[in-house]
Amino acid sequence: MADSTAAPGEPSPLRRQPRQARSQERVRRILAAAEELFVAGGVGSTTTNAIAAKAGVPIGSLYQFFPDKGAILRSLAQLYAEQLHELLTAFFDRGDGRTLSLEASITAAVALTDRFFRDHPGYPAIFLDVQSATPELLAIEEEADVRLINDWSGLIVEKAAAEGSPLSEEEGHLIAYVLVKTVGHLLWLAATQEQGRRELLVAECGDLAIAYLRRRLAPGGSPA
Amino acid sequence: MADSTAAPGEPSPLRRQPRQARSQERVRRILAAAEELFVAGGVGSTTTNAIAAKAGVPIGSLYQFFPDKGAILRSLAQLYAEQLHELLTAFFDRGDGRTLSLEASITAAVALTDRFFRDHPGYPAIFLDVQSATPELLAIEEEADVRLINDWSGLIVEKAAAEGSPLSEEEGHLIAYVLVKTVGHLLWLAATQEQGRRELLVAECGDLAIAYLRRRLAPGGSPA
Amino acid sequence: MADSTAAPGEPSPLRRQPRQARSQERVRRILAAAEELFVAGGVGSTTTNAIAAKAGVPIGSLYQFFPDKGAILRSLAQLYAEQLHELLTAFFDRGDGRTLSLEASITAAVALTDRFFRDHPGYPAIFLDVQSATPELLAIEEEADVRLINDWSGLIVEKAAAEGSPLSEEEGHLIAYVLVKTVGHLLWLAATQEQGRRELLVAECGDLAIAYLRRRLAPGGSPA
Amino acid sequence: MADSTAAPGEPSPLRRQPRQARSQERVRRILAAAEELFVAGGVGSTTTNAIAAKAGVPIGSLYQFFPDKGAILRSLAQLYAEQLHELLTAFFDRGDGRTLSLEASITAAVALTDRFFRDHPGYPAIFLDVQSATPELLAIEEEADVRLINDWSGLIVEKAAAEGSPLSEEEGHLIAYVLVKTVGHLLWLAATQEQGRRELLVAECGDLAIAYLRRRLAPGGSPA
DNA sequence: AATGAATGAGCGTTCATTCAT
DNA sequence: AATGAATGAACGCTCATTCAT
Repeated sequence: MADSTAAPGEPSPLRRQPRQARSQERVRRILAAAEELFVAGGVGSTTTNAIAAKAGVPIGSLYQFFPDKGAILRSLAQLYAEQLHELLTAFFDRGDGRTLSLEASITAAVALTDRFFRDHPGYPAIFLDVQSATPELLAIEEEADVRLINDWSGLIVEKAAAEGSPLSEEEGHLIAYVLVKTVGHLLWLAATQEQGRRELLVAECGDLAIAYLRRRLAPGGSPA
Repeated sequence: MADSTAAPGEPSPLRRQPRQARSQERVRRILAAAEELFVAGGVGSTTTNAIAAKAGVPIGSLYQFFPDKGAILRSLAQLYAEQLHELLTAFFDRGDGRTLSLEASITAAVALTDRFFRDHPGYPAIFLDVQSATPELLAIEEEADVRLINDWSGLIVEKAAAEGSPLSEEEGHLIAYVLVKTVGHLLWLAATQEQGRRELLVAECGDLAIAYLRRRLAPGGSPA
Repeated sequence: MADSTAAPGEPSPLRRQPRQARSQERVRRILAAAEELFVAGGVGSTTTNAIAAKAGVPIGSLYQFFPDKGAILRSLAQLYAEQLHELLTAFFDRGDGRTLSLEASITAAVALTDRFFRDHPGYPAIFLDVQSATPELLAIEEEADVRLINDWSGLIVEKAAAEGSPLSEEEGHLIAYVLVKTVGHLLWLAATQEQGRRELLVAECGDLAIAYLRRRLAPGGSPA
Repeated sequence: MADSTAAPGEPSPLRRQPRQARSQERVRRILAAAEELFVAGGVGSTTTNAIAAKAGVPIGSLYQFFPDKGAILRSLAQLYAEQLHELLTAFFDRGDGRTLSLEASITAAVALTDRFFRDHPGYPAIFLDVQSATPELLAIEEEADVRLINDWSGLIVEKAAAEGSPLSEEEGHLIAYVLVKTVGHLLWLAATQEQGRRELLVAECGDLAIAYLRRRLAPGGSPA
């Protein structure tokens, strides 16, 4: 549904849309190199020359695709956001996803996100980094969150309705916001811990999400 | 109990203990300036000269108190950790704190933390920053967390026992870990939003914590 | 035999071998500027920015060739050492050099060294400088001395044998050590004086060397 | 004959003549500390604060005696020059010194100088340091040398006359210049080597001086 | 279009020297 | 006179970005 770098119509941080196969391959390699270096040493201490060198791409060429260092960050951010959105959408919209109980849905979504963090360690390295939080990056993060929250919100409202405890869209959004942020943070923390501890935290994370949701769906659970 | 820069006996990151009033004032101003700049632009892009300039202190004087840039960060970190710990300890140990219900206690602790974040926006800017995570800073963060988790853990275990649903110390710690991290992150997010939204999120945060705790205290709530 | 910057196979202190004509020219200019400033103001008080400015090269370019300030010093040192060695070797090994008397050989070697010092005032400024004696520079100096001493030692032992007063290799080395150091120092001093005085000192230097050698070659001249 | 810091009538680098016992003691300690640090780390990398700290004297007090860092160097230089001069004068003028043979005199003077270098490692560290060679220091060195050369020159001319090979004063000065510089440099080199090697070099140094002198005193030994 | 050598503003930090106390 | 905290110009060096080839 989305292309690999940005949704159509969105302003791309890329200077030039790589049309040729070699250029696309170069952009891919630059982003891969950047991710690795950002994760290893932080965004601040990763130099553009190091990224180019690791990608096997001349520094001059890097600047043909990316106007500045921040553009690489933003490109990665958009890519990640798109991918996680894809992953969750694919699950939520899948035929069997729709028939699962609320509990099972939440657990599955948590597991999916956990897996995504495992495969894309750059995601939290970028989004949870206060240092590199330029307004532009924050906008991308915001946008990514909006999509994620919409994904979760849709799921929640649907399940709630199915259970006879209908939620307003507003309430659904608030709850989804809290869950997306909470689950995201907890799973990121879990991702850096040893396997046993990690699994424990993933389970707790599911529990937390379910407990919160159940409380909010219960009669009189609304705070207002 | 703690003085304004470090608990007695702890290794201070300061080069020289400011004994005179003017020096103490300078250290305070340096830390305040650093906090502001760290919050505004991240740790990585804040220069020592900018900190000194904002503090109205010559750069040479800054280096009389702090051996290097990292020391300023570490000093802030220790200061914050100490203060939040103090705040919670004071509440948890207070006579009336012990008689509150679990729900009221959690709500109060959340409100206290929220207030702290409002007053000290540098706290999350430092502790939630992936970039500037030197081993030394991580150790301070770890230590701060341990204290915080102990604070919460003590509260939880006590309240659980009082309600006839005793928790093992291990379980108490795990729950406290999840709560400290979750509540911390959510309140930090809330802190940057407009007042109405913020209050909404603080309320949700309390709900989340209570729901999770209640679920874990319920018979059969243990995941093991 | 040696190229203008380093003998092949030796570890070069250069960061990047300048392959293009312009780059080689830049390195040359940097070294020339450094030599001039080292001679004028000492190594310690010569700044890298001053070297770059005098060489008409941006500071960044200087650091493309030399990893740090010391590398400039080491590069000069190796260059000088190589050049002086070449000069003496060329003389000692030349057909007519082998047929000269001991007196004539010494006189010629002294004259050669005197000329070298005139052309390269940086040589003594670097090698006779106690301050900038890093272990690495001392190693280069040591190596340069070893070559020089070998050069002289070979000459001395050969001439001594030809005259029927054979010297052990050990004795040859000791004598060469004394001569290399003495002649080097005296000629360096001479190099900074006015022409008439200078010629006087060069002559005395030859006398000194010859007198010492003759005494050591005489029967019963050995101190042991 | 000379006082401990400067000959009367000479401009002293000291800001204030220390009249009180405590002040004199302080100056002594500053110079001793400076010597130690200069020898250990070079003049350039020794800080005035370090000197004051090592001397146990407040930095402000140091600047009451010495107008700047160079003044400490100059003070040490004058002190050394004076002391070495004293040492040699005492020997040359002593009754028994006058009856020694030329060979024995030279050998004794070399031994005396060697001992002085051993006891005052700062002497060569300062005088043979190209780095710190300010015009002012060079003047002091020049002056010290003039005295030393006069000392040697007197000895040489006297012994030569006693042996029936009179030297002009000019010749005496030239020879003394060569000897002072040569012997000084060689003994300084010797001073940093292990004991056996050092004794060997001291002996060679004596040989060198005697050989040179004998050659110059021999009939037809004059280069003119 | 592609390259990578070239650029220089700006970084963290030092230390000779001063001057309020 | 004595002190040592205060000062800020200047250091060595980096790296995002450009532009001649």
